[in-house]
Order: sequence, then structure tokens, then C-alpha cells
Amino acid sequence: MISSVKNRAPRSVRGAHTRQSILQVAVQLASQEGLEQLTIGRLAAKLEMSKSGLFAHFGSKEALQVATIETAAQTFVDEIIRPTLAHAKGASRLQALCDAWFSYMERKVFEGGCFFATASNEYKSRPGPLHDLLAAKMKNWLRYLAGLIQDAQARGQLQAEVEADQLAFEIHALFMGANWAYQLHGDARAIAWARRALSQRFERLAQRGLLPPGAAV
Amino acid sequence: MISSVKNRAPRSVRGAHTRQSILQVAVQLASQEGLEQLTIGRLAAKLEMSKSGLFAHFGSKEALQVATIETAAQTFVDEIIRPTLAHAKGASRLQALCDAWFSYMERKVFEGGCFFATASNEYKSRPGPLHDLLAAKMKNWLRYLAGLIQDAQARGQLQAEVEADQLAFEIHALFMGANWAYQLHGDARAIAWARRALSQRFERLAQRGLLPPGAAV
DNA sequence: CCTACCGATCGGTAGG
DNA sequence: CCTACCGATCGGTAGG
Repeated sequence: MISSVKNRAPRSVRGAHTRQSILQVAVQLASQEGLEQLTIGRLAAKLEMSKSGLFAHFGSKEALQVATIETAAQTFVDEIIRPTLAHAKGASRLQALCDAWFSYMERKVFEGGCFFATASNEYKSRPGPLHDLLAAKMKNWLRYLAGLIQDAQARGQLQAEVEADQLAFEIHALFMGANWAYQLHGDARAIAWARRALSQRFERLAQRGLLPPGAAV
Repeated sequence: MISSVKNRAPRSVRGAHTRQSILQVAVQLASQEGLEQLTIGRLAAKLEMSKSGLFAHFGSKEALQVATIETAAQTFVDEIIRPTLAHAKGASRLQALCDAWFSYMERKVFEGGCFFATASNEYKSRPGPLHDLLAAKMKNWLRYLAGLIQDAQARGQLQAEVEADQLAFEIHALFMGANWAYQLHGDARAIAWARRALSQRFERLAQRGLLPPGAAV
């Protein structure tokens, strides 16, 4: 079916600007309260515009939710993926990515902590298009992590006997754990614990000093 | 204030039984969709009773949510804490606890995966009494984990240089990571990855073979 | 981008 | 434990 409703294009530069403003607020709200609590009425009230005016930008609540996820994904790429591309492939880039992730959390890029932690937890046990979209995004993220690990292994900077998927899972689990504890208890020790666990894991896996000095922060 | 509404006691044996039936359904629903989506109307429809009849058992939505959390806590204790008390204090009990946790997930005690993973994620960035209750429960859980670690350390079964809070955080992060991936992707490899990461961590921390043989599963 | 609506559902109440 | 309600809010529509 050809849906001009779900993939609504902005009709003007001004419309696109308004749409972006809406989505920036939506991303912040959803990172704290989830995508289900992101109601059109509350969002419109925050933006001091009418429900129907806001609604017209998206066409359905689900389209608003999808656009919110895509906006958060853009921010995630800009904050975490893109800066690390300046680093050499392998251990250096992997380390930069981990640092970027902790920085992203400490700087509170999203008010409610990692947007994707909130959203993927919200839909992890509920079928539907939002589950599928988030599961696909998270799978890509873990694949990307595993790819960086394999790069480091191919360069002899990381022991090859550890399965890349296994290590990617561990790294991701420490990110999620740090985000969870930091948000729930407001205790920054969780970030320090995750950093230390990661650096110890990396140290053990580093081979023959090929990891750049101080790389395992 | 003396609140006979929030701490409503069942007026009869039959009333207590109905209340328990309601809460069992509530716990399953909330583990999948969260405590906010646990609406009185949906719960009443599932139980084929009237909204107001169900409502009368609790007095407010928040009281229903609190009772649901306490019910899930009971199940958690029965499934994970209590069985491990049969094991000797120290590494043995710590290991039994980890095994019990993975078993609890694999047996899908809660349909949506770990109830407390869902609930604590839902309220981690939102102030209010439910946040505070869940944060307190999770703090107790991590304290309990850290206590088991300290017991093992005091017995010379686990190296003492690792901070108990640090290791408890790591163990919990692997539990949360396994639950997250298993629920989101339905991929049991996540459980295997978490088990392996844990057993490797324990192996490295075991001293002088004092850890019972095969204890680090 | 707005006002003015719609039916459905929310948490909760009255009264039995 | 029920029927019969209440005002508020939900996602969404009509028409401009």
C-alpha cells in the first residue's frame, strides 16, 4: 500500500523546522517516560501548540514514535559513532567508542539516559512494529560493536580466542548496567564500575603490548 | 495519615483469594508491558470481572501497582533467594544464586522476562513513589549480591582485592544484559554469553582452588 | 497551523 | 462483588 500518511514529507522549510523542534522535545520526553507515554496531547502542551497542529506533522501516533526513534538514532550516530571514525580501525577506535559512550551518558545527551535503553526495554517483550524497529537498530549496534572487535583482533591487538559476539554482548551489558544504575540511583559510581570492568577486560585481552599505551582506560 | 485505602486488608478468605488471583495476572501483564500499561480496565477484562469490583480490592491504581511489585518480589525471593539458602555461605551460595537466576529466566517465570528489569527500567528516570519503591528493592538486591561476594571473600574463596560492590554491579549487568537480549531478540545465545562471562570472571577471582570443583559453571 | 468535534478508554465514585 | 455513572484524556477527523 502506498502510504502518504506514514511517510509524511514536510511541505515547507518552515514545516521541516517545526517538525524538528517537535522531535527534539519528543526524544527528551520519550527518553524519560518511554514512547508509550509520549502522547500527542502532552507533547502539544509542552510546545504550546494545538494537538491537531502537531498531529498533522505525523499522521499517526505510531509515525510520531517512529520519527522520534529515527531522530534519537541520528543523535546517537552523531555523538558516538561519527567522532570515533577519526580513530584508526581496531583497538584505538573500539576504545574511543567506549569512551564516547560513557561521555554521552555523563553529558546527559538525553535527559532520561540512553534513549535506546529506555525504548528497547519498553518494547522488548511486546510484539509490533516498534519492537521490530528497535530490535533491528539494536542488532545493528551490536553488530557494529562486534565489527570493531574483529578489526582489533585482525590487527593482533586483541586476543582472537574470544568470540566477537560474546565480547560485544559484555560491553553492551556494562553500558546498559551503568545507564540503569546511574538513572535509577543517580550514583556515578556505576559509571566508574563499568569503566573499570571494561578496562580490566580489555587489559586481559590485549596481546604483546600492541594496544596503544593507556588505551585501556 | 492513617490510610485504610492504600493498605486495604482483605475482608474474607475468599476476598484474599480473589486478590491473589488478580495479582498473579497483574504481575504477568506488567512484566511484559510495564506497570503503567497495567490498567484496571484491561486487568478486569482478562479476569472477566467488573472494573469497579477489581478496583475495590486496591482502592487506587498506585496501590494496585505497589501490590503487584510486592507480589513479584515474593516470587523473586521464592525462586532465587530461598533455594540458595540451602547452600553453604560463600562461593557455593553465590554460584547457586547465579544458576538460579539463569534458571528463572529460562523457565520464563514471568512471561515478559524479569519483572524487575522491566519495572525498574520503566521508572528509572521518573520521580515518584513507584520509582522510590523499585529503587529501594534493587538496592537491596545489589546489597544482597555484594554480601554473598563478601562472604566468599572472607572465606578465601574469592580474591579480596575486587570491591564487592564492583563485582555485584558486573554480575547484575550480565543478568540484565541477558534478560534484555533474550526478550528483545528471543536469542538464547545471550544467556550462554552471560554464563560464560560470569564463569570466566569467577575463575579468575578464585583463589588456590578453594572454590568447589565445577563451581564456576 | 487552528477550532471544534468524535468514540474509546482512563482512574475513580455512588450506591447497592 | 455488581451496575451505572463522572470528568479527563486518549488517538484521530472534519473543515478551514
